[in-house]
Amino acid sequence: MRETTKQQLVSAASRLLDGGGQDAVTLRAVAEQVGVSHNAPYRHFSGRSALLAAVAERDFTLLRQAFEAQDEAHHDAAAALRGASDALIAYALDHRARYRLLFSDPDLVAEASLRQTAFGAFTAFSRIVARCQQSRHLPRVDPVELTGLIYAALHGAIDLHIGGRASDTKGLASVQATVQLLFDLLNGAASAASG
Amino acid sequence: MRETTKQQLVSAASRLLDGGGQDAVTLRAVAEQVGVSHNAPYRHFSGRSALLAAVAERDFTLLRQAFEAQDEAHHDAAAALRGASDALIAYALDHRARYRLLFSDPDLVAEASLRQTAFGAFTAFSRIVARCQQSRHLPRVDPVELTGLIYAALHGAIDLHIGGRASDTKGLASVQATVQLLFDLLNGAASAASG
DNA sequence: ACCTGAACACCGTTCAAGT
DNA sequence: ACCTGAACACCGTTCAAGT
Repeated sequence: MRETTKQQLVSAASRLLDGGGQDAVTLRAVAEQVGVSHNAPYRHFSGRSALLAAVAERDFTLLRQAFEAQDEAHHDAAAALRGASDALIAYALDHRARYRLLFSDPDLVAEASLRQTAFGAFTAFSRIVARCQQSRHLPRVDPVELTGLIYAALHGAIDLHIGGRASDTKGLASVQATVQLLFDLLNGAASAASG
Repeated sequence: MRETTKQQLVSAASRLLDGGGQDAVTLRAVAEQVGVSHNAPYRHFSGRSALLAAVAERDFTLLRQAFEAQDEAHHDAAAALRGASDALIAYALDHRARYRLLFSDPDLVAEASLRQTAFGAFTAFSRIVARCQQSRHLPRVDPVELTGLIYAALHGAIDLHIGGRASDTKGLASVQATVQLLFDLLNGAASAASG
């Protein structure tokens, strides 16, 4: 089973993102990698941004699957939360430009379909957070708002690292350490409320 | 007192960032706004990225001053923390492309001088966090790490909003609400530890 | 249905030259 | 010291045309 030209274009764009960041993803370079003329991509995508949106949609699906796998793999809710966080962090650090495209790029055109796929990943993550609330590892505030807060903190720590703005001197030695501190403190808040 | 050509270039770049985002900041447009030829900027900056770095450095200084002003204005440490957070949020939402340039753009070339100016803003913020720990509004963990966590969470919430990735359905109705939830929960953790 | 080649308007950057 | 005009290599996108 071969990839269609369209799939090859998405794969080539992902590869170029990993290799040289956003600037390396020119339609000309993508086309060359696939072995078609520099404007053949227009037969499959309305333009550069639509191609990047396809990259994002594929990766959001992979992330949702990774979150669901962690949810199912761990009987302990706190372990599932750590696993899902670590999966996101690993994806981000291994594919910085792609992470940025999914979670930060303001020029990403978010059609309804892409938005829904992104929301699917969020929802998978939120199920794990809800489990942690039930097992009293996390405080019992509004579960969606709590997931939003954790998602935002995770994203912030990751984005500062990717952008080269994290350092020991800012108390941001590693994404894991920052996230662990958050979980510990939230755990403390949960104990306070229930104790 | 007139602005020098160099200052005018920085101001024009800031204006263009506010008006049309990163893509609108072409050296040609900047030069046109100042009324010089399209390559006159090279007499003042080594290139486009150096001009953007100058924009960032100016704004980091403004942010540091805003944080210091909040620190001095409030006798109540918690109020100072809210004030500093609100100042950062207001700056971000009013100048989205500029906020992104300072806190997220991976292509920003961070010379030692810019890095130090950015660190100055962080330090001003950290003093307020430390005051909150002394008044037991925040838990007494490592103060730099706690500032890093709050900084990261603030950045994450802001960046998701600017990038159009925040919504009610993700528990991210407003940056303020997310940050307030974080402060409330941290406050709960502080009470738990001291009570 | 899918692809190609030429062309257009734009960009950052460089260079030789002017005052 | 500061600025200009021409030029270069690149880009996204469009269009007429081919199979």
